[in-house]
Amino acid sequence: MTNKGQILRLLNYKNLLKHLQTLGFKKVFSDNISDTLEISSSLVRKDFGNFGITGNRKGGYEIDSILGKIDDILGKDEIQKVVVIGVGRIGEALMKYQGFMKEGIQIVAGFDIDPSRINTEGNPPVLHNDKIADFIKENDIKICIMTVPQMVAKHTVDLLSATGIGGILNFTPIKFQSTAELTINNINIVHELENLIYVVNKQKDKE
Amino acid sequence: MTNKGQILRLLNYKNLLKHLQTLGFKKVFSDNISDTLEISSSLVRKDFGNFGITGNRKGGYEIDSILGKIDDILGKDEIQKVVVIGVGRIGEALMKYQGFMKEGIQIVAGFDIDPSRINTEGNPPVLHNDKIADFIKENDIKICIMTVPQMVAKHTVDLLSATGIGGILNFTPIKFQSTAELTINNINIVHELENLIYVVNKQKDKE
DNA sequence: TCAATATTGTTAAGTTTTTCACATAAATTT
DNA sequence: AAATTTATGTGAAAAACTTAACAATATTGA
Repeated sequence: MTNKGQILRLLNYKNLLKHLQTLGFKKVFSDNISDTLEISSSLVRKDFGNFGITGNRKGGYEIDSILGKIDDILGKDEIQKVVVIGVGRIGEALMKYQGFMKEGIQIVAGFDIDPSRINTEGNPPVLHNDKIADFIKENDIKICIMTVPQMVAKHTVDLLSATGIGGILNFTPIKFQSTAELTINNINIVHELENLIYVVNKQKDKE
Repeated sequence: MTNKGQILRLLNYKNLLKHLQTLGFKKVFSDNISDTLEISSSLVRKDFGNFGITGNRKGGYEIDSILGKIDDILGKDEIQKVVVIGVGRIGEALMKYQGFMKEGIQIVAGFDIDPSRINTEGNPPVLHNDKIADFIKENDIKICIMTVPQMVAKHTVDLLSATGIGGILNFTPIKFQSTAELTINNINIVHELENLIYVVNKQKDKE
């Protein structure tokens, strides 16, 4: 079974290999990858093995071939359409973030309850919340980013769950559990910052 | 040794306990916590033990007391001053995000190279990049959030490193390694989304 | 007061993840 | 063409993390 760590490592391999590719490299060794990403070379080989990525003994791995395999694993054959629920500052920033496109992710719409934020002619458009269910069904949306205020997070998850959506990337500070039908991954920026503060303060204490 | 997972769990305990506190609860049992957070009760007790949080056999844990201890562990006695490097859409959204304050985190300034974004009278102010080093030293800043474009990420880390800052929360897609002097935690939103897409697609395949 | 009960604290067991170590195989050199 | 070198692929070992189990003990109720 693959776990979250393995997939995130695979994405790191992909980033590194694409970089090496632009530099003109054709081949890579597990040792090169392990040096840059600071993990052991045997973990790189084990990951590759688990994902069915093979190399040549003595010859290393062919970068083009691995990148193709990784895209196969990640299912990058079709563009992934994603919607943003809650177009506050963070939601708007993510809607307009340019980094998704080159990974085959397209933000196709935002939704908000505040009429002043609605802009049906925008690119992507911002529609009213009461269009969420229809839009998700009509456009076969499987993934959304949730950036609503904490107070309405629970209600929003219930609403989304009822639409049959498959995954929510949750930026609210409320931590939600996944179910068999709906995967919810939580990103808590405040916790990430608090964790960093803790580590830095501990480091200072040791000195 | 404490690791990242333990601290993030501690923050989750804190959130839950604060919620229970507002509901009027005085005591909590490890079972209550484990049910809500979907981890085993023995892990809760083990975490508490590791952090020196003790309860009463049969009586459970006193919420007020645990919350005090957690704040001690996290060093919440003084306000943490944080700066934002790179005031694009995401940087600006984080600068104005209201959720940091109640955790004792204050964004005291933003920095950018683009003159049109500079606003020395803002609250918090946005200053020019060439003031970063002086500001960090004069105000004893230990932590920053980095939301610059990918192209200047490496250069920015070098610049920050030279100021003697202790921690960077890095939102650029470049993954940086920590050193003994500088802790860098990486949040890659695109990877988080790609991982979610992978999981949801796999789930669908199984059906 | 004493027995019954419920929950912590902690050790042992179990599980997952990572690393080690080396046999195997391709490439290079002699 | 044989020997040597250098990576992969992988099974075993180690480390890290989580859960189970239960003894110790505080509380409740008879």
